[in-house]
Amino acid sequence: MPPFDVRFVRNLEQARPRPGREAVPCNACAVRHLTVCAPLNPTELPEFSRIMTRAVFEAGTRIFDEGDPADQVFNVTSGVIKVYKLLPDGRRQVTGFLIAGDFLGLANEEDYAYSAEAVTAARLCRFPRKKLEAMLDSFPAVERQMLLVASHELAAAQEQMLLLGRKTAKEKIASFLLLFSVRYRKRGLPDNPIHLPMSRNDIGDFLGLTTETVSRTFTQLKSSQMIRLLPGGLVELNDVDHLEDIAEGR
Amino acid sequence: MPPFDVRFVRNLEQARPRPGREAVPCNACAVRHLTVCAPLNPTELPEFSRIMTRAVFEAGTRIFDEGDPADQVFNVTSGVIKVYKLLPDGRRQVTGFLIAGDFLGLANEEDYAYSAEAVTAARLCRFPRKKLEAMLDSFPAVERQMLLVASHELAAAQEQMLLLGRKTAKEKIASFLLLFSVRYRKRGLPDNPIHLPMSRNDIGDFLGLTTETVSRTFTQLKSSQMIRLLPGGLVELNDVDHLEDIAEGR
DNA sequence: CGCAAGATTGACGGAGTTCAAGCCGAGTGG
DNA sequence: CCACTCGGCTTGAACTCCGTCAATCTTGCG
Repeated sequence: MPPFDVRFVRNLEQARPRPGREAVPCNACAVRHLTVCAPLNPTELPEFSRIMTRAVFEAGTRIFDEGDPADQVFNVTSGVIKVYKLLPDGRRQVTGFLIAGDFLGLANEEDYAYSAEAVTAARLCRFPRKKLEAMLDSFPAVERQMLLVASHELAAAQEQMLLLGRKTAKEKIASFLLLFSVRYRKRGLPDNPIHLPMSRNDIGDFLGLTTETVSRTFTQLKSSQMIRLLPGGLVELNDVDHLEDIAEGR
Repeated sequence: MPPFDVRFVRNLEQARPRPGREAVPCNACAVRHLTVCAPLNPTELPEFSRIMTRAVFEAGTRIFDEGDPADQVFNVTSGVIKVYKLLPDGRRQVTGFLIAGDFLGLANEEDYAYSAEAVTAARLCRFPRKKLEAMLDSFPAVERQMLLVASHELAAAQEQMLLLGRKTAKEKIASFLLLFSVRYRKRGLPDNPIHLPMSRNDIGDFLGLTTETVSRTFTQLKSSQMIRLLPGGLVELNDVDHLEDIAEGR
């Protein structure tokens, strides 16, 4: 088995260096402190990363589908991934957008309960689930970290339920913009203007709205000078305080 | 400090036997296999349960509020608890109803990110968070179990996002009825007719609907012979297959 | 340049909310 | 034992926000 999945490699150069042959790539990982690998020290990293391979997915490619056997878990190291669930008639709920540092593939059942697809070209560290689980016995700190990560995700999920169940379209969009600004800032990425590479349709499926409503609401926020839409999927937040008031329904 | 919280004890008899003095109550716990205590063997149970106290909450009493220091975690052993978040103007999202076997209080921050209130009289096992965390080093299997529980909650949260963002009122109510039927069955409780002790308002706040819409939709399902509303908050499901079709939008 | 996919805008309709009025049932006190 | 009351539930009528359908505009790309 090759050290990374060539089926999806857009640019092979991006995927070097090869783990287990050259230097451990984790040493240079800019987001390690955010991931489940955070508690590993320099001596532990090589052993831990031996079971890891790296994969690159082109924009628009599926990483896995709901119902697939859940035998891989991932760390996102660059790019944007969307995670979603479908109803039989095609209605879709995007349950999250993952960016560098996020964990993908947490599952307790045999199969994934959701699908994952690359929104932009993305790089991921991939772990065979069985091997990772076996390794957790030797690295209890990683297990602790996974629990922490899961708790964070759970808190985010509850916040999203509040948004989906009780916020208006305008409040949803304002919350969405601030969510991304904060997440980017935590990772040292530009937090204003923010880069939103996903489509209006994806945003709608995340917020429980239609494409049209997302578009109209962006226009509305633009008209009231709250934001500016720049080319390349960039959105400038002109009045963060006011956006926060809107997001909280104040 | 007394072995259980007398402030909320409705009937002191219910709270016996006292942990650490008399027999370990966990031995008789009917839902232990569902809780974080599941992996503990009979010799470990007494040590583990030494840090535990039991509390009884009357219907309608607050267990903790969003923003309170999160220094306790709980296992629900009987009754129904609702967990919710509020917007400044009072809009509410119930993020979950907890029943026997459910875990309450998972938090990574200093403070709870949500409030919890007893819907019916409820009994809980309470653990000081710091002591529990300290104990996890000696009981790695419990930590593993907590991760499992958190994963389950996360999967449920994603399912709920799909419901909130993309389902119609009728689909939401059908999903809600089936959710409770399945959860009751897993615990060996009657799964049809099901007992729904929470108010229409609580159900609405869980499903992202108003009281009126919940009521109207119940009436509608009743008219089409899908359910029967019995006294005492009981709901009889007359055609589970059809309800499942409705719940999935088929 | 020309095309296709996505984004925006408009007009209209409908599912669900809001506001308001009755209804029911459990607890209470005369 | 029964009228009274109060909170929650149900029903009705009007409204509104957002979805639907459709046309146009923009943008990235071969």
